[in-house]
Amino acid sequence: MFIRDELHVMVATVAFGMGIDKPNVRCVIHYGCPKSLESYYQESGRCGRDGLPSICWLYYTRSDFAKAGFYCGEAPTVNQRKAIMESLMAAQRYCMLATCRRKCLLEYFGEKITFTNCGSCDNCTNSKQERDMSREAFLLLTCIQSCGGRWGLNMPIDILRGSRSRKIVDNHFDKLSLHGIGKEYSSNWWKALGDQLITSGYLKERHCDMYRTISVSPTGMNFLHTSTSEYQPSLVLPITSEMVDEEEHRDARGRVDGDFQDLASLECEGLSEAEIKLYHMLLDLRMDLAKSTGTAPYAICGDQTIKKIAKTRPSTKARLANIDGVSMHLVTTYGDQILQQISHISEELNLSMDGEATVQTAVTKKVYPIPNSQKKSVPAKFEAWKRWQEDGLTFQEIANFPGRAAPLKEQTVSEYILEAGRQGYEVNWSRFCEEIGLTQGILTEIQGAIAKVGSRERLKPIKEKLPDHVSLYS
Amino acid sequence: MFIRDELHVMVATVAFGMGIDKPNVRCVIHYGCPKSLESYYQESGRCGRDGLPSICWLYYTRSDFAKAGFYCGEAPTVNQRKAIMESLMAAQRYCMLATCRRKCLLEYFGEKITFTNCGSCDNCTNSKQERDMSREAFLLLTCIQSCGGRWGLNMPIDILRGSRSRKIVDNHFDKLSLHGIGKEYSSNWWKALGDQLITSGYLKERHCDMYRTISVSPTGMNFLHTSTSEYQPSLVLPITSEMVDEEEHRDARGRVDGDFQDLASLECEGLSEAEIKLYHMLLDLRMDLAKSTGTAPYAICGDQTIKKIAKTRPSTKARLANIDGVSMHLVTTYGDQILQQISHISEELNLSMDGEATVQTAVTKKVYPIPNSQKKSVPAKFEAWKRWQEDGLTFQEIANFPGRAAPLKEQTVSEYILEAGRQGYEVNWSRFCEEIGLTQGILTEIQGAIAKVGSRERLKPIKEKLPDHVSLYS
DNA sequence: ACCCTAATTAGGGT
DNA sequence: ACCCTAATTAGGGT
Repeated sequence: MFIRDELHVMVATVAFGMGIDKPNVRCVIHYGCPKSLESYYQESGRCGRDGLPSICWLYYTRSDFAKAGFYCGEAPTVNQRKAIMESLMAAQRYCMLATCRRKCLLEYFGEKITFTNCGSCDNCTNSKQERDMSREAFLLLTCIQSCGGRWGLNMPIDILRGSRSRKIVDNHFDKLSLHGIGKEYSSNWWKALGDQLITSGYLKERHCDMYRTISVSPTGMNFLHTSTSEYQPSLVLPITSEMVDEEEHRDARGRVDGDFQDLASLECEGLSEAEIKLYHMLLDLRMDLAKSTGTAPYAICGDQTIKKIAKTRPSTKARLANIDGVSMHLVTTYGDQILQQISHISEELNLSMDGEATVQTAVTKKVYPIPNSQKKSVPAKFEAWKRWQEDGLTFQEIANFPGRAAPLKEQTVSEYILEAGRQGYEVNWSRFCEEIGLTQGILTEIQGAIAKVGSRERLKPIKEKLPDHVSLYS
Repeated sequence: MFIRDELHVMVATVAFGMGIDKPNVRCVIHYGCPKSLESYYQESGRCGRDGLPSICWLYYTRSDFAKAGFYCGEAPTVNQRKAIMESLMAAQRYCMLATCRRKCLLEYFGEKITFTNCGSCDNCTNSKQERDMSREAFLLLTCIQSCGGRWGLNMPIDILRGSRSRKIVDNHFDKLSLHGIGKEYSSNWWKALGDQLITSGYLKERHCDMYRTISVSPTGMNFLHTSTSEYQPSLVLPITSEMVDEEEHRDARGRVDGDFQDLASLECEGLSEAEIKLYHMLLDLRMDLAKSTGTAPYAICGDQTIKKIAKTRPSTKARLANIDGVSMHLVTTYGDQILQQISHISEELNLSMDGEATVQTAVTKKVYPIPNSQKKSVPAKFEAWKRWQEDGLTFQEIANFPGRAAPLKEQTVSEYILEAGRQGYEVNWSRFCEEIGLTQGILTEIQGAIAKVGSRERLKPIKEKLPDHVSLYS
């Protein structure tokens, strides 16, 4: 019936689907990590035989991978088990792949491929972002080394996240200086990083029986040897969708504190008496600015933002722009006047400038006195910033600047500049806006995007479509 | 700037957004449960003042609700606290509302409303499904009664789900006959049901300090008095999106067992020797049928399905159709021949008919010997089935049949028939297909839907778009 | 006595 | 020694 086009959807186990040869299949869906790339290739190859556009989905979970050990146990000989394991690992790597899928698949089957982008698989289409993860990689590699290299990924990750579970305490791993240093990422985030480090050869996994142990590879050791806790050579890795999910999830969790805010008094939020005075002066300034430009005060910026400004007391535009809720617009239009007022009043009230922007309310956050947590710009970033701000190069020119193994993405360059700016380096913001193409037209698009997103999808997709510096409050 | 249309998106805390009066705001997003319907009405009323189509999103989490107690503690007098709590509860109810939002809001502000559907809010647009939850409600209400009525929702739910946490063991609640009887639903599913029972007046919540206790209301007691563990009067409730999420989540979790299936041998899957014989006979039959009709064997139905048929050995078309993976098509086209073969071979092999369709592999599932777990059709269902199958009424006629407090939804009626069929009642399937409008055209649409769904959304949306009787395998 | 989330432990696959 | 998920406990809000 399916072959005769009398049925339009066919749902089948892999086992009996073999041998279908229908030219006009438009879509194949795999639910679960395949057992080998051979089978995957054969099965997904069933769609689009007529040459028309077709699509192939592959859904998988981490738990799909965990069954590898068992699956191997079934085979009678050692060599068979090895072969099965290799097939499974290839399929796993394919699932987690961040580069062109077509290239990966064809190369797996021995074809010589010259392109790097097929232009139509998900990884080519979505143009995955990347970021310098040298610090995070350094922490994970160091931690794996520190606990002897005979554990899986979970143990070092739990250590980094500061767990005090029995296993960790029994092994005295809670005494390591690394213990708790990686709290800011979830364990799934670290797992995703671990996977990327395996893929890129910094980590090595060893399977015996159903157990997997992880150790630092020679490449990884080399990275560690050229690193100190203060400085690591840049290590740019793709940001996988798992990492994105985890990071956004964290944002969502952070929100709750801000709720019901209007009930709490200013003292409760940790503003000192002097800071409250400054806050009210800034409210007055906002009012004046609003009057003189004929806009509403709350259109200049929110009370929350002014509170944060009063707490931080930035001395430069870059530091001002770094504050949550401060828009580029605010900085360029009123920046000078605001900064002047801050320095003036701070002097009067004997308040120091450029304080830590403490995170919301009066919650005292434990700060771990570990070197390198307030990391300076790594060379790659600094270089990019220097070339852009001082030498006047474009993002594109910097991205393709000779002397790098692989060219950077332009987006990565622009993020470097942004981060440099956040860290207090001088940045020509109007040139920056121009170069990232932040125009009225784009803002309109964002509005459209918001209207289009469906209710069941919650906020994540909206945040994805908004530029980084826009935050959503209650 | 926002007012002058120089900014297109404005993000603000509730506190300082008051008083904006811009006619052409197209979209307002609330992130978090509002603190009162008054403020919500005012804030959401800021969009669409020019009368053009506008949209208002409201995002909330359960944890938004939990802060109510604290929020109240802040107010100085008892009456103020009462007032605040009432406002909060109204806003909570609005969040969880399953009926028309416009009606709810306008009635809250004292307007007399005659319509039941505004036709444009989410609840009116999505036409929420409903289902008879009498058994589940009976269990929850009984459990709340059994543990004395001075707890919150979590305690009775943990009891139903069979938890052996300290609190439960200390109170000897693990000795209750209800303990563990509600395992098949997640705790969030039960919480959603609890919320619905509060809304519909079967449960009563009492707040003192920051604690909330739940007890059975007079309406609820009445329901219990007219019920036995064998029989409860029908109680149709909306299926909230939280319930849907939970039920689908459960499906996803159930999947894993089926993976790597082709490795496991048939014995491992719990087929007896005789059943394996029957299985092979049915494979032969499938081959014969395929040859005689010129189709491929695997196009008739999958091996997995045949295994299930061999295990269950249905005696009627309804029971056959009830088996996972058996399509309407299969039943109507080959049903007679298959049933004949089953009864013939079963007799030969001395196999009983109409067995339990045990759930996958050899895992022995603990079965709780509690009455009513294999519930018979409740009157509402039976009546609907009788009117449809024997009296020949249409879904619509049955839905609006006089004598009910509120008319049923047609979909509910069709689900009753379907369930009756699953339980072995005779159902005229071709008339059924016709009346639910299951045509080739719809199948085409389903295919389209699959192609359109985005990769990040995983399987849920696909399943939403597929009819109930289609399942996805690995 | 509430609730929710995140951390920890238990259990099962294998 | 692995891993993952679900159950339980701890902690914090309040």
